[in-house]
Amino acid sequence: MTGTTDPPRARTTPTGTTGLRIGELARRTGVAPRLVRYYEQQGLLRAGRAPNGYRTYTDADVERVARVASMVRSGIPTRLLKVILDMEEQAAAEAPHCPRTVAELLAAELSGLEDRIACLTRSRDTIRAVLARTEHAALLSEAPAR
Amino acid sequence: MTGTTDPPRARTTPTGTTGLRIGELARRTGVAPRLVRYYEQQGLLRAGRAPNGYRTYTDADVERVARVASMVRSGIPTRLLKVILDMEEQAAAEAPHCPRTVAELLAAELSGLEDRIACLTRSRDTIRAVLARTEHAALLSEAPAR
DNA sequence: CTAAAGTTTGACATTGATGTCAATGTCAAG
DNA sequence: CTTGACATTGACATCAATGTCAAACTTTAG
Repeated sequence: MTGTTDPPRARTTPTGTTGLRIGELARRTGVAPRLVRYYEQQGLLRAGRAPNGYRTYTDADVERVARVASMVRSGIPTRLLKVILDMEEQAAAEAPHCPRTVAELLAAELSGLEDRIACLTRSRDTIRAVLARTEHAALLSEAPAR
Repeated sequence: MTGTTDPPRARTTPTGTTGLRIGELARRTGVAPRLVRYYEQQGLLRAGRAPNGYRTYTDADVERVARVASMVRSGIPTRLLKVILDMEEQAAAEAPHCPRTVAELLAAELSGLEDRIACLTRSRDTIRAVLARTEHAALLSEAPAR
């Protein structure tokens, strides 16, 4: 394993856009390439394509991927996730066009979200408390006390 | 569907304990009986047994079941979940005995929890904002503005 | 006693999220 | 050109969470 060939270099386009490829994206987000493709297949992401067929990503995509991964891990079903992300884009644009059915679906999920947040928060506090009480308080270095 | 037979009645024991059976529990928590058994099998729950073999639950179990279900839906892996619940009990008792390895595992999960909470919160806000902006603001009746 | 509803255990199917493998193409270094 | 790292697509495997079904027992209504 003597690293002879340098890891792939992000190719800086003349416009200054840093076109990442999937490997770089994976490294930056901690999300396996396999999953990135999966999320794209599920309609949660879109990726540009280099002339050779490679997927290309922007810095903005890095954030999006991280967010998608985090939400998936939080148990948000991919369908809902897609709707949410689409909404954020539309909201950023301007036209809050939102059919009744979708609105109801969202309203229903809203309380579910509240529950999850509450549960996670409680669990977080539990973990913090336990770590703080044991001799492993040092491990609390990260995650500021809020 | 002419309901002739009454739904099972919780049998009040001489001690005043309300011994629920799995069906009642399911109705109160919204968690399918199948899942309650599953969670028990996974070591996330314990249930008393009536002389006839039926599982019996206390009011405290109702809360616990609801919490377990919510956390599972939030993407907490069952192994971690078990650890957390056990910790809460021990913490309630007194002896915060916590081997190093477990502590590290928890510390690692802690930041993950922070992330999830942040993501969910953001999503919640997004949904609220969208609902509020559309004509479906009425659906916001539940979920207080915090 | 009988029927209906509830419960038990256990087996099997499914769905979603991921891991893994395979065959092939691209690209940069030597 | 050859090699090695990375990418692509697609098939297959795995794991957790749930749904579904079946056979047998319990309880309660009539």
